[in-house]
Amino acid sequence: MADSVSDIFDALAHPTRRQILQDLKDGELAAGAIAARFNTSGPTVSRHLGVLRAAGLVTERRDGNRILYSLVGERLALSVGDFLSTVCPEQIVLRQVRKRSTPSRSTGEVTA
Amino acid sequence: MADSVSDIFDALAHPTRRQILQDLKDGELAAGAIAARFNTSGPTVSRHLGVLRAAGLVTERRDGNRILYSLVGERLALSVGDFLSTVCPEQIVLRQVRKRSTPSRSTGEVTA
DNA sequence: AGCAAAATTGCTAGATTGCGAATATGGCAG
DNA sequence: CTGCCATATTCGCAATCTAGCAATTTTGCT
Repeated sequence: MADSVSDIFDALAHPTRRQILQDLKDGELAAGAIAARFNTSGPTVSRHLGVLRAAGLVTERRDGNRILYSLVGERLALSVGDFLSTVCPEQIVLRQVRKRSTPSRSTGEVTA
Repeated sequence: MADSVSDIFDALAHPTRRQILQDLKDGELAAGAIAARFNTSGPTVSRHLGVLRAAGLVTERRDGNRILYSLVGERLALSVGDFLSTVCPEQIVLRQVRKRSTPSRSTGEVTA
């Protein structure tokens, strides 16, 4: 694994891959079910899933003949949120699991 | 401007462009000063700045002979934070952002 | 074996990145 | 005002990468 941050931002660069992550938000989905949501071919979606898996943003699980993919929201929030916190710390706040070090009780008003 | 979200994530896909955004965190910088921080050539950095400008992540301002770039942190936090809030709303929280309209979980953004 | 689901393997078209050379724009001596 | 340097952006080209599909292979079930 060269640079995990680059892998993650590279994975997020494609609209199809971002849509896949959004589709996985509500629960795991089979590769075929994911591919059926796009008009791209199966192998193309499979490669997108491979990119997401290499970035650690999704995990796979076999269920009989299918492979179910599920989102790894923690990794996404940690990496991207870390970048956002560095570049524009005034506008973003991470809520959970910043490793188990400082809980960082911020007093900012939560508008979302 | 085709799709602003795609432009932004596409701009964030390159390590040099992410580093430029981080360097602009503390204030505006001239194009030459930015280029001096990398071992890439001037024209290449200029193109990266063009990508960032097209995405609306930086603004330029002439100061005599130089062009000073500054970060548009609000746009970055709004777009990326919006995506994070959609995919993993449990782990991220946006602060003091005024979103113009809720994007409302759409199945759009399928176009390649 | 036979079938279905998913991944992998070539392969081509298009986009991105990088550099050097050439082209604007601004400032300043002579 | 002309010439000239400094700064920064375009232009042209080569190398690299990515996205897409068709065809093939692997995997698992019946």
